[in-house]
Amino acid sequence: MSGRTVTIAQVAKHAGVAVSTVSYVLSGKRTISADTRRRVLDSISALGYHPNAGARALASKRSNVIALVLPLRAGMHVPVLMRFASSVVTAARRYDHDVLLLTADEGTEGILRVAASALVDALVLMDVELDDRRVPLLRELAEPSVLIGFPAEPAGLTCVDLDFAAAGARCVEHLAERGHEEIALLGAPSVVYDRGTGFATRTREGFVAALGDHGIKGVALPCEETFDEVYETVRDLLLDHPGLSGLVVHNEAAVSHVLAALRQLGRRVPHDVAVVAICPDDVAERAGPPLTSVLIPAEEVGREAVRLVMEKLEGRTVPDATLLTPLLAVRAST
Amino acid sequence: MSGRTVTIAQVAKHAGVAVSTVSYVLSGKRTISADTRRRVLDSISALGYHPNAGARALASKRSNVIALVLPLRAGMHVPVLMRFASSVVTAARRYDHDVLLLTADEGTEGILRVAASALVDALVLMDVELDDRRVPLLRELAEPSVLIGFPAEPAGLTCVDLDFAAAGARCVEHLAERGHEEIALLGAPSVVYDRGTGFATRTREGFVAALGDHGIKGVALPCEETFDEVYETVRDLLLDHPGLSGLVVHNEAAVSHVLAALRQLGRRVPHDVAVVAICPDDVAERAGPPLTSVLIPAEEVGREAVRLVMEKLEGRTVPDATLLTPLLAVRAST
DNA sequence: TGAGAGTGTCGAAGCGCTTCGACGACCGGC
DNA sequence: GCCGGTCGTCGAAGCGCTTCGACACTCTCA
Repeated sequence: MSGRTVTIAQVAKHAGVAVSTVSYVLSGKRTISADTRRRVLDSISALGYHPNAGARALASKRSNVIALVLPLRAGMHVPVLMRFASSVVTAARRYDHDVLLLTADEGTEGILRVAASALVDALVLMDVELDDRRVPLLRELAEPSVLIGFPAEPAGLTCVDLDFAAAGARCVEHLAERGHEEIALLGAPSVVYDRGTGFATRTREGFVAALGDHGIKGVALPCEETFDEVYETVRDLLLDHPGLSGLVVHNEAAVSHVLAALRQLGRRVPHDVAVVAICPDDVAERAGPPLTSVLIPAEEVGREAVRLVMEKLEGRTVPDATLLTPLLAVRAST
Repeated sequence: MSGRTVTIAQVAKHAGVAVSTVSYVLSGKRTISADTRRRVLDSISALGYHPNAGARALASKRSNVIALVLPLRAGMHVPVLMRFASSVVTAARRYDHDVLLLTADEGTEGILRVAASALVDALVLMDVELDDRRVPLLRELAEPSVLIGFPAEPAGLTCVDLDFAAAGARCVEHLAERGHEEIALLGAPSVVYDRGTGFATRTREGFVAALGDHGIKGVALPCEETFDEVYETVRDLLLDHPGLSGLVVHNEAAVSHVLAALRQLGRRVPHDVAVVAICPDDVAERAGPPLTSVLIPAEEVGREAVRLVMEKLEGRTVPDATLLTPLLAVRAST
């Protein structure tokens, strides 16, 4: 609408007020009479005014942009990431912020760049590793940040995540209640464990600990993502553990391969083998048969991360660690 | 590094030159002696200077940020999107630009906002529909834009995409060469066709046209994404077409279900039914058996979109349409 | 009724950068 | 030895916004 860029000065002239008055109408930082406010707002929409982001950032020292740092590496669950990303964008908009996307291949450099240049006010980082190179940098930074996931040494940081240990335990509990006495966990590809990614490790720990609590037997194995490898893993697992009747799968890409392998090996789900997955709801629902699953609450995690980082921007203190309770949805596979 | 924000004035003082000289060293818009340049660069790294993005944007009328508008709707191939996004970020960085992430649920509003506020210099839009509400807006906008995908009326726009018609045809050609005489296309869920999404429709058209060219029989069907629905579709298909010996699958989420369904129906791949997929390479490789596929060159499309939008930013004219040639990789499934 | 306490608005001073015009220094050509 | 042309550098004028202090009013209460 309208010709070229409209400035606040033009709005002020059109409304017959001072530039600062327009600014205060927009920010609400000083009281303005209802009458003046109306006139200003009318002029704004008449002229199609949009405040210049650069000028605003320069004068106010706030860009109203937050950085979202994504990984994009081998072994990541890409669709889950996407949901995080999308929920972060949606949540940020509710605080009148936009989201700048950074990929980790730019590494530490990129984070420093956008923070030091005041391109962003704050950062949200995803896929944090136990020993993450970015963590020391974050501690130095003036800009507030929130991590999705936990590094090995989270002191002085703000972290949010699903409680994966509880998720692993919850799966064991569910299978134990159903009377299974020997179960297995098929986890992430071994490269993910080697990298020390927290969520994979913590799920396994929760799983193992819960075995003892319920007095049942179980093993935890990494799980690659090609059909042939999954098939072999499942076949060997069933061979080595004839009494095994329950399976926990924490690997989104492998879920459908596991089910196909079981079918091919003549095991019916849930009759011969019960299966619980830890994955997004839609993957679980789409599987054949639909899987009992602990859902990964991507939307909630993203929203919470944004909420926390906004609180920090306002100068408020927030809890260091936020763990979201896993929810188990029972479907046809157990 | 260093205490608080370092400004160009401090760098200038430290190096013993004028502020404008520092600016010209950074931008290269005027010749600077080698000696002075060295001194300035030394000061910059000694002080840890990073130009303030807001000030730069205000003075130069360039934010060095481009918007990436993603869809995130039902029926989308999420992992493919992610690769586009990641390649766009990487490519943009090579032009010294960052990427602002917008989701389509903000709709036309968001595009107008970031463009009018000069938050971004240019836009890249993904998942364009045949009749896209955003298209008219783009035509009005002063900021250059590039679409990934084609709307029904692409005049006056710049569009990039894989040549899906050629991809569909290429699959037919491959199966015809292998001697198959009756084949089928399993496409996107019907909701995607109903929405008028270009790539699904164009693949089908290319497929159908190529059938005639090679004188073979074939049908094209939509394909839902739950295992049970896929199973039924495949079963009915084989029932209705006893002579059918080749399958083209253009639906990433359904690929593994199709293979599982065939196994369950006692059809061996490729012995009884040959399968070609149109999907990202890693999905094809990970399947059992690894699939002959037309790969979706996400990286290339993203890179090309960024290149085009940068050309437009420089004021150069670019071709309206860029279609990338599909490449078929032969694997174990045909 | 006049001091004090709000209200509502204005003007001006920056925020940190880019860019334009100006200007000295130095060059070669005649 | 003087003139025009480069080359390298400087100073200053903005870019469009926020924010601070000031100021004119209007209330309120002693």
